[in-house]
Order: sequence, then C-alpha cells, then structure tokens
Amino acid sequence: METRELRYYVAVAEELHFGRAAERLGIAQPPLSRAIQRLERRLGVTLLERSSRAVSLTEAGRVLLAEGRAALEAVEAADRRTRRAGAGFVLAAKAGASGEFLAKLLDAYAAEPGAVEVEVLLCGIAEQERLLRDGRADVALLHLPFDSIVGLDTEELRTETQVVVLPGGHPLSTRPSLTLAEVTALPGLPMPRWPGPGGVYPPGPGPEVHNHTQLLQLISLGRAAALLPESCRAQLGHDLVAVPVSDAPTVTTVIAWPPQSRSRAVAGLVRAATRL
Amino acid sequence: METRELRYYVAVAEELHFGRAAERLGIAQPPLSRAIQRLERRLGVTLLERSSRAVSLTEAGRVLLAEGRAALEAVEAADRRTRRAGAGFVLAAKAGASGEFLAKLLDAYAAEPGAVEVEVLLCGIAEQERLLRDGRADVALLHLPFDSIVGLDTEELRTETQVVVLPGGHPLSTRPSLTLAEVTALPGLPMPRWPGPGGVYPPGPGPEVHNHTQLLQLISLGRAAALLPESCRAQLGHDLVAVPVSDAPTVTTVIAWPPQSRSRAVAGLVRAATRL
DNA sequence: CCCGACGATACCCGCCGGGTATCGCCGGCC
DNA sequence: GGCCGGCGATACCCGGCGGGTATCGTCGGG
Repeated sequence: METRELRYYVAVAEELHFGRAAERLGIAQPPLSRAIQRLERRLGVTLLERSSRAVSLTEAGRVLLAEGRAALEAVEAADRRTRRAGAGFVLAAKAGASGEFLAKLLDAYAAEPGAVEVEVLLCGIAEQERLLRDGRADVALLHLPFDSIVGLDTEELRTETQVVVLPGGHPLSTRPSLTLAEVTALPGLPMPRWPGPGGVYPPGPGPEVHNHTQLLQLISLGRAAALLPESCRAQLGHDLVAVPVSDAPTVTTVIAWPPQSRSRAVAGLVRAATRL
Repeated sequence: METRELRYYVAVAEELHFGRAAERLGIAQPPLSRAIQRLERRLGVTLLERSSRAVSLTEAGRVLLAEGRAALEAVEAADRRTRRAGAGFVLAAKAGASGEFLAKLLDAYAAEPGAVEVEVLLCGIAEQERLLRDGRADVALLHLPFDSIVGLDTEELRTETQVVVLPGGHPLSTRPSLTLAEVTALPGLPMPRWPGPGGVYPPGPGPEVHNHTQLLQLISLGRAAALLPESCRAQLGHDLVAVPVSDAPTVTTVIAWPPQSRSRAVAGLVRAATRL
C-alpha cells in the first residue's frame, strides 16, 4: 500500500464524496475512482458502498480510515523529523503553562555538553499529542491527569497541588482554602470546558476555552472560575486571586516523547529535566 | 514520501550496501541508487555517506531509519487489519502463559452479544509488542513488569504472586517458602535469561530461553530454575515443584491494544476481560 | 418524465520505476 | 606500480501507471 493511495482513501472516506475529495486532493475525479478501485482490488475487500446518490463506509472501510490516518501521521513524522535532523529539535508546551519551569528546563539543558538548539512550540491545550505523533514536535511537557500519554514514553518531573482562580472581588476570594464541592458549585461562575483527547469538547455548561490567556481573561470578566496548578500564580494579574483547594487531585508535569525516537538530543533534554 | 521509497531506504540503511539491499528487495542496483538519491533530494538532506568502499549513515539517516521503520510498521498494520476486517480479530498471548485464564476470557467473550471469531496467536516472549505494532495482532495479553506497554492502551486484569519452579528432587523443593536472595543464588541452577524489549538477551550466565516449554524442560533437566507467576502451577508436570517466593514482585496481567484501533470487537473483548 | 448530480468507463499522454550496459573510483595484491 | 575487482553512479531504453478530458449509466427529485 503506497502512501498516495492512503491519502486518497482517507480523503474520500472523510468527504464521503469522490468529487469533493478529488478537489481537496487537487486531482480530477476519474483517477481518484480508479485508485480506490485498485486499492480495494489489491486488499481484497470493499471499502466503500456506492449508490448513485451517496457513499458510505463498510466495516473494512472504517478500519482503514482509522489505521490509515495513524499510518499517514507516522510517515509525515518520519518526513518532518528527518528534514530537521541535526538542526535541533522541537519542544511542545501549552502556552501559559509551566512558564518558569520551562525556562529553568531550557537553561539546564543549554548547560549540558552537546546541547543543540531547542525550538519551543507553544500550543493550545490537547494539541501536544498530535504534534508528537505527526512529527511537528519531538518532545512535550504534559500534565497528568489531563493529557493522555497513551503511545508515549514519559518521565515524571514534578507534582503540584491545585488552586482555584477567582475574580478579585469574589466573596470566596478571601478564604484561606476551599473544597472541591464548594468550587464546582460556584453560583454564576461555571467551570470552563477544555478540549479532551482528540480536541473535542465535553458537553455541559461553561464556556469552551483552548488556551490560558483566553481563560484568564474570562475569569477577569467574572464569567468563569478555574481549577489550575498552583504554579499558575506567577502569571496572575492583580485582578485575579488564587485560593488553595484542599481536596483537588494533584497535577503531575511529565516530559514525553514518541518511543521510537530515542534521539541523542531528546535523551539529553530528558536527562536535564529529571535532574531539576 | 512513498512507502516504496521508505522500504528501499530502510533496506539500504540496514545492509549498508546497495547491492545486497537491491537483492533483498528483488530489484537491480541502479534503480535503488536513483531512488535513494531522489529521496535525499526531496528531503533536502543527505542520508548516507558513500565512499567507494563503504556506506554509512548520517545523523539524518539514523533518524529516518528509526522513524521509517515505525512508519512502515504502521502502514503494514493498516494493510493487515483492513484485510481481516469483519473476519474476527487476533489475540496474541505468550505460549504457555495464562492458559486457564485465557480459556475463561475467550468463553466470557463468546457469550457477549455480537461476539466475532477470535484467532489466538501463541507467540514467544516479548514478541507481542511487535505483533500489535505491525498489525498481525489486534489485542494482546501482557505481563507487567516484564513486558513494555509503551505505545499501547491497557486495562489491568489480575495480579498474582510469583513462585520459583525447581526440579523435583531439589533440596529446597520441600520448603514452604523461599526468599529472593535464596532463589537468585541457587548453586548450579542459574536463572535463565529472557529476551528484553526488542528481542535482545541481556548478558550474563544462564541459558537463553524464548518460550515456556523450553524453559520447563530445562528445569526438568536440572539445568535451570525460574521465577514464574503462581498460575503456572497448572502446567507443571510431576517432576517439577513450585515454591512461593515471599518477597518477589507481583505480576500483573494486562490486556493491551494499539490506541487508534478502537474497533467494536476489541472493545467487546476488553469489556468481557474486565468483568472476569 | 426529464434533468441533474455523481460515480464509472474509455481513451490518451507523459513521467517514472525498472531493466541492461558501462563508467569512475579506489583499495588491495602480485 | 600497475592491474584487478568490488561498488556506487550514470546512460539509455521500455512499459506501465498516474493523471487528464470526454462521456456514459443510474438514480432521485422537481
């Protein structure tokens, strides 16, 4: 199976329409039809059910869509990582999270013998897994239990407690400590929803957020409150207050990388990180 | 990057010899040289250092070898899993391990509504990870802490203590219990060596084994002793004795599957397994 | 009942993957 | 030191496959 065939199939399976898929791929429709037919013939299974009005996936088609996407990501990762081989590597971190910690980590690594250039890729929440899988990043800082580490090698770096961030004048903002029960039931201050694995938002009340700036601004505006690791205190303006939450689960920062890419450079960064 | 190019490159990078690589690929040498040149040109990096006597990998070449192997495995997995879509799935288990447990699991799954055919692939030790990665298996029974679960989704099934298996007449075979210290220092009965992740054997004394039959026979012959999960008792002949080891680490059986293949069938098996 | 949307088919062209023959380079051996 | 042999690169040729345009066959809907 060639990657071109996979790309073609994934396009058709996503669009469920040969014409649109061909347009997306920048080719005409007939060669696309032929390519899919040949793919089906070679695999010995039917992938798509075509009526003259609609296209739908068979069971085999669903399997190939999932597996094919993963395979294409692996190929893209090989491509990107090879292109930048030797020219340093890319570290993905959530914009706004672990700011100080990240600075210390980069300093520590820079002091290592043989350190190469590190490009820091600040991304939204829940994007890191995909960045690592498709090769746009080589190593990432993740936070348990929020991020999924399935499919990655990891090393734990530090664990911290959580605080609730409230607008300055809020009645509870002067309390020395709160409980989860008090925090989740705040009248008029819903907890925002973060994207889960795959980038989909869970249903429920509360605004959808995808980065920290956005979140902090919503809190300033008095439209949300949020549970965050205590290290976020360093970034809070004077109009926000952090109150410890005694029974909130702890957050663990981990450094993660794809298991097959044991490059010298990434190993050095991991070593520097675990020594912090 | 097309998979054919990746296959070609991996062959050359492994052989470090264009002629032999071409032979292995079943093509002539000139087209192979051209393909690698074109790959290097398109990637914009040199992968191989050629002198007229030897071929060696550059840093980029090492990266592409590792990433390319992973990508090829993902493509092969997509191929195999698509071909057998709908026709059941494959469960990989170590030959000789978890015998009874496996039988119960298969029975429980067969009773599920919508159960499909399960092919059981009995393999050697440390082969399962690769079987899952390249698509020859869809789901596997692994044993912590021996097997690596990096890159897999898992669910814990049961935890058991370990026993030491000794030849029948051995002086220690009548003891009610032993300690790790006593077991590792058995005179004349070395612990065998198992392949670690990647199928390589750690250095040291003791015979190399890669399946349970072989191991049990070695013990019968009085040439080895082994630490095994207590459930192995069911398979011991009368010439072998199992003695509990009080301070040995416990073994956890887990069911594992590649994260992207959340097929209905595998989900059913996992559900049946966790209910056991 | 006809139209229009959509996938399949027919047919053509140019490039690329593969083959054979040969070159150029270099290390080793007589 | 010159010849040989091993090895990758180059030159050149062919066939098939990827891609394009034109058109057909089949439905569902107005």
